[in-house]
Amino acid sequence: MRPAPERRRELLEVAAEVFAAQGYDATTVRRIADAAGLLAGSLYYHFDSKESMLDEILSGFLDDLWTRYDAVLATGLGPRETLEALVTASFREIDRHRAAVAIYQKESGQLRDQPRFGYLAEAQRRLERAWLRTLESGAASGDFRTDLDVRLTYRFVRDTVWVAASWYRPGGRHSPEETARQYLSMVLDGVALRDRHRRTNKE
Amino acid sequence: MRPAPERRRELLEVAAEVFAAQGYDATTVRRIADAAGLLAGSLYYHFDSKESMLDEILSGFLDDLWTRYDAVLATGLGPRETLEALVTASFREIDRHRAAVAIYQKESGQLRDQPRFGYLAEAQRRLERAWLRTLESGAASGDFRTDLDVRLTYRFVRDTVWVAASWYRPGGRHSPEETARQYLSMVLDGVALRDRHRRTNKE
Amino acid sequence: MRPAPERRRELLEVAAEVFAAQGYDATTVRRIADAAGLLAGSLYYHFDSKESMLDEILSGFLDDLWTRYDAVLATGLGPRETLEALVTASFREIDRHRAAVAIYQKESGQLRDQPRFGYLAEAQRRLERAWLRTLESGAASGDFRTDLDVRLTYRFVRDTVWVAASWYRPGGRHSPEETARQYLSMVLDGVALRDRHRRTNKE
Amino acid sequence: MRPAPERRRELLEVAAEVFAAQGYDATTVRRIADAAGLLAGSLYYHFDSKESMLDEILSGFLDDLWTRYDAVLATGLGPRETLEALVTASFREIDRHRAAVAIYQKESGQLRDQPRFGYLAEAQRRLERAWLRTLESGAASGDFRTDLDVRLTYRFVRDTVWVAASWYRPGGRHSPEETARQYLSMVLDGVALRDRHRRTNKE
DNA sequence: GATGAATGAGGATTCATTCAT
DNA sequence: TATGAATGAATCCTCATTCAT
Repeated sequence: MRPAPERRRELLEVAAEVFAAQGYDATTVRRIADAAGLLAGSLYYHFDSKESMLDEILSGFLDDLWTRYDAVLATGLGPRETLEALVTASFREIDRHRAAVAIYQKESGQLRDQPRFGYLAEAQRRLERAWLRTLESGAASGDFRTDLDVRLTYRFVRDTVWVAASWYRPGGRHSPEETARQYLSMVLDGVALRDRHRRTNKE
Repeated sequence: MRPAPERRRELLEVAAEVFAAQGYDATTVRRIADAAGLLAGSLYYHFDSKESMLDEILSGFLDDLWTRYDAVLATGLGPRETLEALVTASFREIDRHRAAVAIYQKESGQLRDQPRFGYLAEAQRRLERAWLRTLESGAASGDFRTDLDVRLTYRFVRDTVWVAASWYRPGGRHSPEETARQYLSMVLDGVALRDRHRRTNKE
Repeated sequence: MRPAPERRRELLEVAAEVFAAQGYDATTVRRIADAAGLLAGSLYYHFDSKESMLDEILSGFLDDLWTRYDAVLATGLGPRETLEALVTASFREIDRHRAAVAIYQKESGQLRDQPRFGYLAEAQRRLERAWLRTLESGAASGDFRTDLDVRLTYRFVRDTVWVAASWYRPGGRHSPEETARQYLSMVLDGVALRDRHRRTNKE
Repeated sequence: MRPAPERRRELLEVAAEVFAAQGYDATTVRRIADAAGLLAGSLYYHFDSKESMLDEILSGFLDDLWTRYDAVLATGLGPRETLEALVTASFREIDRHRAAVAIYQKESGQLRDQPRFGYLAEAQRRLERAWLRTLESGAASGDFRTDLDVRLTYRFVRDTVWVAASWYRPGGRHSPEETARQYLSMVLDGVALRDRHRRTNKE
């Protein structure tokens, strides 16, 4: 009794958009149904519950994300290149799954504790491990500064990237790659102009 | 209601903590009351509504924030020093009003549109103006890089700072000033180590 | 513990006014307290409950009314004079207890069934008996028409009088006696102009 | 909500009955639901709120009333015939909408001031205008007495008619037309018997 | 696949009332 | 006498969910 997976995908897209805009709790099933052009009760032909829609949206996003991240991490790039590749992958993900990312950002804190969403905590731990490893090996290799608290740096990079989902608009002025490039430039080199030397190089 | 604004403050602090932890919508009035040690109905002796508690929490935080920001902006510091002072002020604010800041971050997007919370949109505009001016004059003065989209830089700095409220713990390892210092170091100089070697690779 | 009966009377007057204006159910104890210039809880020093205020207002009015009615009925007037005297007494009562009368009109229907307000049903029965007796003996004596359903006539006269409480303003253009005179004139002689003969008599 | 306005009508009828019996404020939504045989929450599938049920009941009644009144007023009858027709129409309306009329009588005073029920005040003004015009032209034409305050007469007739809703029982001893006839007889000619004897006494 | 109608478990809010001070 | 703070029951309303058609 799960035919027409395209319909499900359509509906999930609508739901994700509404969840992202209004917040999960503040979103009523009826609003989703309105936006999708059917009645609230009819959604239950496609989904078990409001929660299962959320579940599907979030796990779909995380599956995609891990596919990309794992690909990057499997390549065996150096720390700096890894960081650049991960950030770029993240912005591509934001471009594809903007709504899901926004939901993840806003809700995962409260969701994490529910058994059903335990995979969110799990994902967070894996993400942290991957990033920390990258940053630490970068510090060891001389790619990254060593005078910074690695955990703080991790949070800095992480937040910097994901918060973008709250304002990024797919199809806007900058492509995900271009946005990634600018972000990386800030994260890696800072916003301050350092010295004549650097200026000269740039020009 | 003259002689006991302390009670209100106590209750608001409890409410802010719960709102921050569970999200405004997911928080029931009963949970706040439980946490404060009275019955749900009794809260209405002190406050008009759940919404008015939220209102008071947010506007109290913003008032405080503007007091600090205005003090900084009135000093007439140079762009870089202004940026440093604003960031430090922000972390101090996070230290004092952690819960309020977390709520602001999570909810202001949806709240902005309600007439009652119009001041949130207003505050955001004022903040953006203040930051943009600082960044632009820093670019003109040679303090900051000129090859970055100022708007992007603004968001980068803004998000970077405020998101900290979601993990910052007052009384933790780092004081707000110390946290600010590290953050500024990252924002201004980047996380990459600058040596001849890396530069060469880039070119 | 029932000192200062003047204070009670003051408060009851305020309460009656508010009950009459807003309806008993829609009136909150707090509104009465506001109007009287004290706090809601303080009313409970003077009265047992909101209901007991209502009780006191209504029974006070009915006691007064019966005093007047009994005086009229004891005089042994003829039916027409009795009717005139009762109507006049009623308008005097409206003049004195406007609020109480309005409350009585609006609420007694629902109150009647509660044991505490059983005296309202009782009073209604006594009133009906007194009026019916008067109307019937008037019909027998040739004072009143005999082609009308007495019960209908009773309701007609009764409603005609008491409904006035909803718009009558003490101290207005007409004195209670003047108002009574006009009402009586309508009730007894009708609003239609009958014939030349009558016209002549009047002039 | 297209295919089942009958359900709405059923429910409104039940609600009107309960409102009339208990008073609007004293009526709980649960009581209406009980009387209608469903759960309280289910009423909200059909109506926005308790208030909107009241609204629909009252405006439905007034629409009907104006249809009848306008038909009468458009006919161009003489003042006395107009008055008779209006009164008869009113009793027919009471027969059809007894509950609504009772509610209107009891609650419109407090409702009038709320913006949502502004049409009640409006209706009252229109009613007053229609009646006053009729009474005045009747006084001018010699149909009605000229020694009475027209406003008082208006109130007399109005109250006399509408208060009947509080005791009238559809399907009772008298048809609406019969009740109207008797009422008109009293209003127009009075309850006193006019003979030489009484007249002499008076003079 | 979808509708229309209902369920039932809350949730915010109101309010009469109490009571220590 | 009055206040300030609280209680607790009741009320209106919302909303995810169900199910016969």
